[in-house]
Amino acid sequence: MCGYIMHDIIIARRDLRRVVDDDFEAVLKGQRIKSLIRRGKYIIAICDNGCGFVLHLGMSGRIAIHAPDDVYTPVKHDHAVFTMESGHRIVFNDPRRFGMLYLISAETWREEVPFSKMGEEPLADDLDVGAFCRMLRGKKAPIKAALLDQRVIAGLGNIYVCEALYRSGILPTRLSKDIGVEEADDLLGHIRDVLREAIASGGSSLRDHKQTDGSMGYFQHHFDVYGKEGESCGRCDSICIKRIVQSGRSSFFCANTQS
DNA sequence: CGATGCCCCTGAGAGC
DNA sequence: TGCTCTCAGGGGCATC
Repeated sequence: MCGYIMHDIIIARRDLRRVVDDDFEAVLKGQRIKSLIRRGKYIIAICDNGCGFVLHLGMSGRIAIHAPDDVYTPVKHDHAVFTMESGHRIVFNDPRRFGMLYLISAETWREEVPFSKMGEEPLADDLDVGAFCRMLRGKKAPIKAALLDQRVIAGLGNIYVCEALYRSGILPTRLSKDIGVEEADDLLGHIRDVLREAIASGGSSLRDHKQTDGSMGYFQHHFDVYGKEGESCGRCDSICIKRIVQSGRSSFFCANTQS
């Protein structure tokens, strides 16, 4: 929605993961969105006058874009509605309210957490493999936890970490610091592949995720291990996929091909 | 400072 | 049908 002017903003619920600023609507109303930036799992909107806001979808959030001639009827958990001067409506819906919406300054947002500490973008053209290796070497946590840590590398979630580790043949329990340079290089390649494929498929619609036009993503049909406990992966004839819990989250892996 | 556990919240699905 | 239990794409905060 770059170039569009925010004509009206309605915040139906302010008690998201972080409380929506009291002056959120007042600051942004009438402003034109100059640029949209994605950094890790965050979307940053920057306005002409130097104000801006951050949006994070949490676990269950989604953004819907309605055409000007669409009849919009609010549904449960529609927490924020931006009506643009063009008549387009941008609706943020988030049942679990783990999402975030808050004001930032175009000048300083990069210097503030979480952005100041965030790792590199895995899909960046100038990605520094050496920096990734050093981050891994400096972590004594399991590789699974390291990859979920947004300070190590940006934007990976539970699904894509499981899938990338499977493709790399690395057990999620292996210690981050024990991952060799060659393995790290290979892992990074698989991380990039998984992300590119998932994006091309419109993401993974397990329950809440939908694209901005309301359509589903279909990368969930291409999972090798995620959510497949007790099944066999594409490389094994026998049942090989196990589930364990690491730092409170499920890890799925192939017991035969990952070590 | 780094690692870990817990918690925030709603809804879907399984099992009884 | 309805209750209870478990689990879910994330991240921040307290605690050690």
